Amino acid sequence: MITMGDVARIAGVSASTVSHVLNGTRKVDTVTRQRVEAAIEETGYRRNVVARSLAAGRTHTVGLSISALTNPYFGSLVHAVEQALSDAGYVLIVGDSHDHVESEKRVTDSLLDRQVDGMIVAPAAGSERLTLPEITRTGTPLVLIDRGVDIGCDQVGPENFSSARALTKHLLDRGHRRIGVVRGLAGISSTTERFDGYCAALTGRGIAVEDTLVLDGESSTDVAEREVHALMSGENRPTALVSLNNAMTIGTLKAVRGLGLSIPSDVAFVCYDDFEWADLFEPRLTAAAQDVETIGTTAVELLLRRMRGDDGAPHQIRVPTTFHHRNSCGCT
Amino acid sequence: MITMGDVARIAGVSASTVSHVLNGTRKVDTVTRQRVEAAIEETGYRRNVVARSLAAGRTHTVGLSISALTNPYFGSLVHAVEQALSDAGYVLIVGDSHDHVESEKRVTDSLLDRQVDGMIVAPAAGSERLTLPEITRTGTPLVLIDRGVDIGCDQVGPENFSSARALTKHLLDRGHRRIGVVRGLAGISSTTERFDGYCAALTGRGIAVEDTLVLDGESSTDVAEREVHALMSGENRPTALVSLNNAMTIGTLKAVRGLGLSIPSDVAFVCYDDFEWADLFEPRLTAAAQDVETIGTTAVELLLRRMRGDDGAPHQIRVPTTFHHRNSCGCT
DNA sequence: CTGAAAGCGCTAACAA
DNA sequence: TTGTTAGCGCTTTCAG
Repeated sequence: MITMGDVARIAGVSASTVSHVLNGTRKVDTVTRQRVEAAIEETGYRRNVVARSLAAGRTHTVGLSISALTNPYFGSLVHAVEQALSDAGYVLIVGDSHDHVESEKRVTDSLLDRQVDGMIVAPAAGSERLTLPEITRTGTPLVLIDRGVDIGCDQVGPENFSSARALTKHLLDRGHRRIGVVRGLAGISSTTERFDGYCAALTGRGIAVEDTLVLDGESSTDVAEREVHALMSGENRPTALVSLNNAMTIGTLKAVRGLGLSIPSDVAFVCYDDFEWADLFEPRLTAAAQDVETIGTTAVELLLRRMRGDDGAPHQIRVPTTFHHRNSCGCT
Repeated sequence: MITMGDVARIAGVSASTVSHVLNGTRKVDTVTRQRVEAAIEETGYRRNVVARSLAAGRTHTVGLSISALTNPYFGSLVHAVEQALSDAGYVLIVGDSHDHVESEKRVTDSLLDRQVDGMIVAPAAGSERLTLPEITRTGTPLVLIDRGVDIGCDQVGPENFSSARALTKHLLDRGHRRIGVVRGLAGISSTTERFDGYCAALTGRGIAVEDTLVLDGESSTDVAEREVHALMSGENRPTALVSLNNAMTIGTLKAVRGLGLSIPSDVAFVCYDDFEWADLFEPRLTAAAQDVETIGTTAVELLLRRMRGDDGAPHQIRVPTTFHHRNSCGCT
């Protein structure tokens, strides 16, 4: 391996000068610089970022713990984050927590061990007692993404409550009174907030929330499919359904299709989360779409600010969703 | 920051002993070990992987350069790779090349600077003259993924030629003679091979490949949509279409829908690449599905082998696709 | 079974 | 404008 020392020797300067031309950290005479550059060119020297990180005390690296890389939603998130970071000269290390605290702990520990300069976490349920305290303890700048947690740190996520309420209201406006709901994974804020939005819409019209109409799809499309299947094949089924995240939507649609029911004539449907290819689904889904791009870039902005030393009060940012009015709700 | 020295002092041993209990690299008396473990516990010590990497000469890190993180196909690939690596004790650093060599060069340079122990690359067009040689020069183990390049190194990708041929044949078997094709990005092997498969099917039946029926969607669904729109709204349009990757499929379907045509009655359709939610599309697509999981894990296997020092002849692995016979082709 | 000591390749005072 | 030097925190011979 060619080191800075080699380059220095060939250029007839000190290692420190080579370092400075490489980093532009102090003025170097044009001639000397050219000699150094020539030597670099000649040897094909590459800086060793590991050594650099150790000496400088920062790695220019940011860790991201995400809960499900296979979910296209998170795919876009990773992309947005990666983009914003690389623009700022950082690289991204990703880990998948599979929405499981133990797994998340492994991921974040490994990230911490690698001396990441900052960390973005989409917390799993239970995160606040196992992994987040440890991150805070090390003093690593942290921003939470997607889901909130009751802890004093920067957070950015989608607007949940009023978006879910708006979806539900839309169904009410169309005359539906028995509206089923399919919730996502229990124990995370987005599930709770969206469900609260659903409840608020109902009670706002003087309709009680009926337990039998509340389904838990956990995080799995399969579970959602089973639950919806059961509900929709029973007596006295609802005339409309609202799904609270994209995985639940898939499960719901499969169940409905499996029963030979059609949307919206047999049952109206609206959902939280949009799909890139929503236009190709049949029926076209009325949905509240998250602005994943903005969520990702905002998270990075907040993080960079902290990494630069800002220690003001934590920000909690909610990115609004967009209502896509298509026809699964029964409107034409 | 608490260092190994601190732990050593508290435990009343040398740093070297602490290192050995941490890594299990030599026998340590039970009592001493316990003292060390107590000190670690007490101080909340975390190993510094950066220092460790510098001293040991390896980072336990693998780089992945991917062409489009937003494409769900690559999302699953990243997931499979991350999983396999983390099982083997490595962490993944991802970079997005946006299917552009210059961008790819930046990504891989940064990965190389960070001393990754190995690298997985989904090469962009032009990779073989700009970025791959540099990787090879540094001696970093490399495996190519998704697309092949004419260079002597490990590669793993989907089967392209005969899968595309089979799709096209299926259309021919149903009596179609004028079959349009929508190609992906020019200059990458998967595009070429799949197109060759299409041609082989036609010429195998004595049908000439007609230029006007060959569309280039580049990498963009928008371009694909425009091209298909033009073709299908012209005179003498084909009776069937084959799309050669998922982005092209989206574009094609949008164009067809936009024209008010229906599949398969107005035009039959088959595609390379499946969608996770293919069942919810209307019509349900007849497709050749890649086994992304296997591609990812195989790539990691090959890489780990190289990283362990194997320097046998390069492997070129083709993972077969699965033919999903649904009804966009016109079969019931 | 354990410790001392020499680096890994680089950065950043401090001097000159 | 440049060089010298002392680390960064760890691994790993080599002795004991």
